Amino acid sequence: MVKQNPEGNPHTPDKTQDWNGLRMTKQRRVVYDILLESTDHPTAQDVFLQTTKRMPGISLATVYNCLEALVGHELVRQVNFDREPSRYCPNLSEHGHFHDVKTGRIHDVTFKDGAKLTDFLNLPEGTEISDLEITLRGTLPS
Amino acid sequence: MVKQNPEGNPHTPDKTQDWNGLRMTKQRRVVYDILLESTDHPTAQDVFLQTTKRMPGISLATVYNCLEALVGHELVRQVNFDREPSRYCPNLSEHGHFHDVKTGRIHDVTFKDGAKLTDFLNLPEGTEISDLEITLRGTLPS
DNA sequence: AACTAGAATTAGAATTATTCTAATTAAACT
DNA sequence: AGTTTAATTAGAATAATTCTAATTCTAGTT
Repeated sequence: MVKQNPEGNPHTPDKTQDWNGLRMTKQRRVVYDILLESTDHPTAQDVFLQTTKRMPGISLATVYNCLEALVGHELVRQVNFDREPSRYCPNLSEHGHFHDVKTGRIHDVTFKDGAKLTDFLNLPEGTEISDLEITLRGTLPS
Repeated sequence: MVKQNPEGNPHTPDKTQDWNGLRMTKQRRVVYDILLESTDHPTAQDVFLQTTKRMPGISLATVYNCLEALVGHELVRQVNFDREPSRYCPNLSEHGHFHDVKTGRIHDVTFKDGAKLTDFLNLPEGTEISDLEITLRGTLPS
C-alpha cells in the first residue's frame, strides 16, 4: 500500500513514495503514468503524443529525458526491435517480447517457471549476466 | 565442393556457385569475404574500412547495399544491440550473442543440443516463429 | 517568506546511422 | 554490337536521439 500524499491533490507528486531514488517531478509522473496505463509498448513519440494531452507544452526532449531517467532507475524497461525506434515497457518482471508480424503488435512473453537459462545456452562457467533480451518475430495462432 | 571458375582468376566471380539466388558482384564478394573472415561482428563502418583496402573507391552506400542484399538472401545475419549501429555476422547457425561489457566484444552463444524454446517460454499453442534473437549482456569469467 | 544551489525542463540545433535520389556504370541477354 | 536490366556511386535527405545553453523549478536553509 502506497502512502497517501496529505494534500490529496493528484497532481502534486507524493514525496513519501520511493521511486528507486528518482525525484518524481510532474513531467516524470505523467510519462510514468502513461507507461503504466499502456499495453502496447509505445515509442517516445507515442508517449509524447499522450503526454501532450495531459500536459500541453511538455517538450519532446523532456519526454526523452524522463524516459531515460525512468529506465536508469529501473522503473521501466527500454526495448529495441532491430533498428526501429525504442519502445518502453512498464513490466519489470523478466520477460521477452513477441513481435506479431501480422498485426504489428508486440506481446510480452513470460518464461516458464523454473526455466534456467543455463539449461538452454552454452555459457562458460562463471559467466555473469546483467541483462537478457529475448525477441521473437512471427505470427500468433488465429 | 564448390565448382571452380574456368578462368581461375580469383577476382572473377564464380557464376556457377549458387548464392541463394543473389548475383555475386565484385563488391558483394568483397563485402561477403570480409564478413566471412571476421570474428568480431563488424558494423557497416568497420566493413567499409576493410573493403576500402581491397577495393579503393567503393562507396559506403554500396557497402550498405551489399550488406542489405546479403542479409536479404540469408548469407549473413544482421544483429542489433540496443540502439547501436547494426552489426553483421556470417554465422548462420541458430545462436545468440553475448556482449561482454568489460571488453566490449561480442561473442556467439550456441544453444544446447535438443533445447526447445517451448520448454523455456510460455507461447500459445501454434505460434509460428520466423525469427529469434537472444542477447545477453554481462561479463565472462576472467 | 525570501535565498540559494542544484537539478529539471525547454526550444532548437547538432549528431549519426541509415536510406533515398538521380546519374553513371556494369552485366546479362538477345 | 545493341538493348535491357540491375548495381554502383556521390551526395542529399531522413529520422531518432542527444546535446546545448538558457530558463524555470524544487528542496533545503535562513
